[in-house]
Amino acid sequence: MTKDTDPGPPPRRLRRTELPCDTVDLARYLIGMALVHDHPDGTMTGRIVETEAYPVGDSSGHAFRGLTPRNQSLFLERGHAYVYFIYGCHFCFNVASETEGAGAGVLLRALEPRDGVELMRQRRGTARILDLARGPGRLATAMDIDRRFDGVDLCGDGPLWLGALDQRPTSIGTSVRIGLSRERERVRRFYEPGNPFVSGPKRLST
DNA sequence: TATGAGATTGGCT
DNA sequence: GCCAATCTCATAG
Repeated sequence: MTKDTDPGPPPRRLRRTELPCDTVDLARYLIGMALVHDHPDGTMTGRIVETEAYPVGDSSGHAFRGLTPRNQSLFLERGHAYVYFIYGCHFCFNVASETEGAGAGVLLRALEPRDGVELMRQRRGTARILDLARGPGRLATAMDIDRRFDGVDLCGDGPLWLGALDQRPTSIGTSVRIGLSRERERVRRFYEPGNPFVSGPKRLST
């Protein structure tokens, strides 16, 4: 049994009214916040260090062409989960970000593991803490998130929730989003500069 | 109805 | 660096 990193003070559940109503604002706001999974095997907590915004009208967003069975959770009120399956093998976790019916979200791309690190290790099958939740597919695997959680309220009293931590980022880096062909020039990726748990480029622009 | 690309990752050359 | 994994849905025919 390897000792977990010190998780610090426990996070406080975020209320929906605390979440910014704008998608880009929410993507920035979530940097430094916590994602918590009260799992039957034990609680897992990660500090959010990288996000991407997919606002209304963005042609690279899954909601752009209207509501489908797959993307309907993006049209829920801000603070609900949207989980989708990609490339036939990975899940990606998003937070719906606007008013009901709008269709927009924030993709969580990387976490700094804080609590339940051993559980994440077992689930991911790797010893490297740096690789546990660096990248959207890895994040979902580490936190045991799949379509079970599509549409759940992250601001309710369920097992998966968003929390506030004491440690706020001193600055927030920005860049273009990763892996897109449409709207590739948009600067809608946000991260904590210098944090080793961030995936991909860490200083394209700030 | 068929086909290809996609907000990715891990394993192999 | 390349490629397979194989779900969802937009686009083409």
